[in-house]
Amino acid sequence: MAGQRTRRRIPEATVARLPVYLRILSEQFDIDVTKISSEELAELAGVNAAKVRKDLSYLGSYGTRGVGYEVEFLVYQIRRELGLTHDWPVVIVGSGNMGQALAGYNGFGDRGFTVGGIVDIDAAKVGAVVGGVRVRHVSELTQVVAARNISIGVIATPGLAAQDAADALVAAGVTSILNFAPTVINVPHGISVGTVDLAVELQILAYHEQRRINATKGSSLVSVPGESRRGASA
Amino acid sequence: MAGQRTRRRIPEATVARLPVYLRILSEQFDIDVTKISSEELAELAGVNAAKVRKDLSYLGSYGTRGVGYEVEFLVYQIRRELGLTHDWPVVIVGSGNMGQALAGYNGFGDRGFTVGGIVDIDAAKVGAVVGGVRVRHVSELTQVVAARNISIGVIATPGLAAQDAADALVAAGVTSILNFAPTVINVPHGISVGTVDLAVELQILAYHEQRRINATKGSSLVSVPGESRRGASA
DNA sequence: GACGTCTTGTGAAAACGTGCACAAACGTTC
DNA sequence: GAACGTTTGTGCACGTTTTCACAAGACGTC
Repeated sequence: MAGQRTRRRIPEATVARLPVYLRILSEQFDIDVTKISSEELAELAGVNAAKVRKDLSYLGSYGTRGVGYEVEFLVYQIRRELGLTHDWPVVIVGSGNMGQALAGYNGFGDRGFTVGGIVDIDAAKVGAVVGGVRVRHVSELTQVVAARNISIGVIATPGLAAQDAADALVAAGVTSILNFAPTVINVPHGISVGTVDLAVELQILAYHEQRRINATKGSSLVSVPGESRRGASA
Repeated sequence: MAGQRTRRRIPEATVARLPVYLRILSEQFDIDVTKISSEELAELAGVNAAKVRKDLSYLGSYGTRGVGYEVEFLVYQIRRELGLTHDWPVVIVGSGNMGQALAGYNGFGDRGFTVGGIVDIDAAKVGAVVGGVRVRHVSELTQVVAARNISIGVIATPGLAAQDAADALVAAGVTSILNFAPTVINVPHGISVGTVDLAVELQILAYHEQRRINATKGSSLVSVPGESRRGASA
């Protein structure tokens, strides 16, 4: 069975960093940098050089010892691995502040994603043009998804409406959901869900902030939390 | 030194989950649920029950064997641990789509954070009222921060302006930064940074989506990516 | 007050992720 | 074509996180 070879599974932690490398490499390519070492890339990404090398090694041995990596080729390989060789249309549910911000987010289109549709449950909002796309009613979601063969949905509704939005997306045939609403949503087995909860991110920062204060107050060690999961500190 | 007892350090992975538990528990409390078992909480959070128990055990032994946890008490303890017993004012840099969405984000104020100020570099945008707060010029950042004793800043600028925004925030005295711009920012040692890059989140989903497609195509195992780092799948 | 059921709290094992350190490979220079 | 400086790719050890598995404690019942 399967001519498909036993694709080396890429660790989740690496998958989370590849997009960061990709963005940096694309930027470097734009300013005519053709070669880059793991050291340089690590510096720009705010991570350890060994980590960069190990991460890239999951894609294959695409570097040249004593030289580094060819930027353009690496961009291609990462895009390939992430499945960004073609554009992914996404559908946004909710045309409020958040939906508008997402639709208007530049650095969205130029990174493999296009807004393939935006829907709202509020009839009053239907017809407005947001980020170049006309808002349609949520009842048309299935058609919107089918028309452009969309597999990724973004939930930008208030928390209370999030589960309904998720159900509607799943019913419409979407298989990956990015949820910006502050609610855990339940989906059938096999659907991928990513959550971005602004308050959660702030609360993590608040924790470090509070520790810092406590540490200072209680004299002795000054605590250097450094960074949270993603993103650099330096 | 330090009367402050050797505060049990809470693992970073746990800190990232506590806000999720907190939100769920608050919701449960609102609908008059007074007791909850690790099993139930785990179900709602989309994680393993043992993980919930271990996470909660870092706060202390606040459960009752054979019974479960008292919701209200747990809410209090988590808030306490995260430093949410008082409100945190945050300052937002950038009053574009993203800044407006953040300022208007409900489920922000009711979870311990208030918009203590919003600034923009564009004089044309100064004076507008966003989310109930008047936009001020970035040159006034230091005053804004000092006036309300703000320690958390949010960057909602385009990518190119993000580093300048970060520098300005640090100069103004902010010690924690949440960065929504698609750029890695460099900050002095001791400043905490959290990053939320929308395109990165989508690219992670795209990866899973693509794997799913490949797996189906190559027959055999159907692959169940399940979930990405945070958030449930079920 | 002994028994059974339930659920926590936590050691210990397994899985995962990170970073060091170094051999292997490449390009360049003489 | 040998010697040298550079940078990759990766084995290994370490730290962190997850999961299992079970003793200990709480409650209700008879």
